[in-house]
Amino acid sequence: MASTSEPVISKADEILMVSQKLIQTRGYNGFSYRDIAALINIKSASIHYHFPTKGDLGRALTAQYCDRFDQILQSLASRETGARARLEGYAALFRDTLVERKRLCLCGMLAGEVETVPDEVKVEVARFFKEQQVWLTQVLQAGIEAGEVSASINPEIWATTFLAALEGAMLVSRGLGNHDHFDVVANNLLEMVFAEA
Amino acid sequence: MASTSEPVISKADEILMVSQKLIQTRGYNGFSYRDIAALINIKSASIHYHFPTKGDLGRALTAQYCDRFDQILQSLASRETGARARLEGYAALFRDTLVERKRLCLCGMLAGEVETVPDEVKVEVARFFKEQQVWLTQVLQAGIEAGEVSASINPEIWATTFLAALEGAMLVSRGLGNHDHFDVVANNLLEMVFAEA
DNA sequence: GTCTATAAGATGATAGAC
DNA sequence: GTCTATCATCTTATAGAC
Repeated sequence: MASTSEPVISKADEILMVSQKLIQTRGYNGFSYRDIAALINIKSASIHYHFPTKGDLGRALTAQYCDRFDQILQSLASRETGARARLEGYAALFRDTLVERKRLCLCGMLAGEVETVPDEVKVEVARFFKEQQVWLTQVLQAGIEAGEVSASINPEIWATTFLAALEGAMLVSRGLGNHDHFDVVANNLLEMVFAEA
Repeated sequence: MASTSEPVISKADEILMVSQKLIQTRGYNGFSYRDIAALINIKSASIHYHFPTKGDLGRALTAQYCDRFDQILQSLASRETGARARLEGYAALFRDTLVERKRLCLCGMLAGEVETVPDEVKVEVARFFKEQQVWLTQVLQAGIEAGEVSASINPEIWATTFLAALEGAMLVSRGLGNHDHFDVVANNLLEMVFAEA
């Protein structure tokens, strides 16, 4: 059985892929099953076979996003051993989403719309932010112990600040239509964290 | 003519008021003319008399929001002469919106949805962020000249950072359902700006 | 100014054929 | 699994009576 050529990507995955893009650019209330259908050569009714309700789709998508982000952070932390490289890599993830892919953070967008989103989705959004907080805190703590990060900063407080500033920088950059804004914030934060104490 | 009792607030203003609340909590795509109608004892069709299209309503609302915010900042700057009091007052504006009124910044929300929003609204959103940037830069610059803000900070860069961090802190706090998050970020930023150089 | 009535289209979702 | 057909409902918006 040489090449029975399975599709590289399943229809369900295709749906998830374009839904993610749609939410990151238009928001949870800014797209419909018909928008998805128009992008992947399927009828909107067929999407209900894979994801019966929009809530199901949202939950699956957000959970997948969290899991994948977690994997990326794990791999980033094992690839880079220094706090500077880790935090620069972290900021670059957000920068890539904003500048290269012209999107917001999925959970940043959903956080704004949190009151209109099914409960299952809310839970995943909160999980995302908690995981970012934990990862950043660990990186900063390790950086302090290695003498790389100034010992005067509180890792938890700066993890919180770093995350908030990057999420906000994406938002403001988008509102201004100017992506330089993001780099200014990211670079300034990195400078603060690595300032000699 | 003792008391011909004009209504304290016009119907158009009432519409603007509840629309602002709806956008700040649910987003531009998360509410309808019927939602407004249900909140102010009017029929949805009547709203079109005051604001023919949703775009008209959005534009009027965002413009009013920008203007009012500008007035508040002007009054804050004339009431408080010190950079510390001014920036604390500024952060308190965002805190009040998030914690007391359970809302996001109107333009923060609209920035997320920017691709689904009429062009007239986009323009106002960009204006809002530019005005924040200008005000914060001036406050920081004056603070440096008064020797109150550490001379080592760049006013423009920190204005950008301050704004992004507060907007992001509102977003993340909301996603986490935990408002302490916001205070951590706001206090940390203030500490950085006023650290002895 | 506000109402009722209604249009024209979008939305999430289901039933049943293939 | 995907289709066509259809649904009930919601959406923005207009026309015309009061």
